[in-house]
Amino acid sequence: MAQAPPAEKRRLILDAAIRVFARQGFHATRVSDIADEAGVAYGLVYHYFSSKDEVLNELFIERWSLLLAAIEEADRTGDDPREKLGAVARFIFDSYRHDPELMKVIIVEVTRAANSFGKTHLEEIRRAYESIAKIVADGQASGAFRGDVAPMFASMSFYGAIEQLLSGWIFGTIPASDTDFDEARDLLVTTICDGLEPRG
Amino acid sequence: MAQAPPAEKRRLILDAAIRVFARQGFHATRVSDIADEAGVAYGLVYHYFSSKDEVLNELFIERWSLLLAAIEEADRTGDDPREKLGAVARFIFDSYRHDPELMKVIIVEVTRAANSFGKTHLEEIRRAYESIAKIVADGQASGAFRGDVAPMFASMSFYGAIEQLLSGWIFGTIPASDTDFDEARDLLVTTICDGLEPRG
DNA sequence: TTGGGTCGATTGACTGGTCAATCAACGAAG
DNA sequence: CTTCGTTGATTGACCAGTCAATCGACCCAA
Repeated sequence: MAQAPPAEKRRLILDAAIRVFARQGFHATRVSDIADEAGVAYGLVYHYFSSKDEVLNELFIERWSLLLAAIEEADRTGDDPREKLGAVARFIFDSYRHDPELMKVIIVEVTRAANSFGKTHLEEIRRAYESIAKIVADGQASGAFRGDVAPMFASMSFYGAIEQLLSGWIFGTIPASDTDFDEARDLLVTTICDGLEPRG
Repeated sequence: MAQAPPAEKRRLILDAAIRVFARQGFHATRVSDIADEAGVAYGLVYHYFSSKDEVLNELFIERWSLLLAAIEEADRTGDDPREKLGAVARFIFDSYRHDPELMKVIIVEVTRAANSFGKTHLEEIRRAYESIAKIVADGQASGAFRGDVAPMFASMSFYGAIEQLLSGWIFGTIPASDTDFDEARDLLVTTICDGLEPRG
């Protein structure tokens, strides 16, 4: 077997894990499934990762840090809160479009698995909610949003709605088509933001 | 040992399972944990249920059928869609207030566990989304809601937002107090419905 | 009234299979 | 000949589900 640079094998394993986790779910996949999918010996997984959990950890952290960065970027560069929230939604929807399997794993096995895996990452997850809440709070301060909705509620409703829609596509509850896709995102952002506007 | 009517022991086991599932999560609880919590022998669990899965099944179906009934009741007796959606939200929030442990189990182990347990109940879960979507569609037909939002999107956003808020309380992401509670529900319904109103 | 027979409820030790993690050995490269 | 990536058989723990045995309520016949 060619002795590829270590980093490549590691990546190979991570990418294989994405596919297998997405297909079977974390609990139902054996470490040997990951190794087989990567075309690598069982033991090698343990050479690069200390446990099966750590593989998922790595995948989550890798992706979630991008989301956190994207939210802060949106906050920094956007003009009004509506535009900022739109950018956040766009990043999440695009993440799904770009790598649906990875997003499925993140959402199903971490973000929504608050009792098992999510527990470990509650802090990072909360950080995302809080960054979004900050966008809402600023919008309230500037008068763009009404002030009687707690920013954290608005944030979690916003994120929860997005995740629910993605879940709908992931599990076929909503039929998927590209047109639906961007349209749905715009409608979601529009609806929520309209709802957050000051009452006339 | 007093020979209580069979139904009571069965109930005892179900109630114990709620507590243990809520505390440790479904995967992490052994059948012996349920039996211990119920103060009953290991084997008795298998006398009343064919498997550990069936215990969770029973809990889910028991509760979800109430939700389905409540949504249809809200649709039948409500005047305008805003009131109907308010009634749906009230039922869900009240379910949580009345039995937080059961709701935690339903949400965490079934509704959001779309890869493991939710898979079995996808159909029942979807039925709830569709009933809510019908309320939205009727609202659009009557002119109370704007027509450019697909009812199913609105429904899933609405439900996703509610579930995310409940998850926030369940896992302490949002600090809980009774005042917050009813207020949050009203704000959620108001915000979403305002967002769904026709643009002026 | 008593003895014994039936049947469902109840018990918990045990089994079989699964799988995460270990580890001793191999081989390529320098 | 040392280092380190790589291999895969083996181990040890864990746990769902089984099953043979016991218990207690109730009935009926002597």
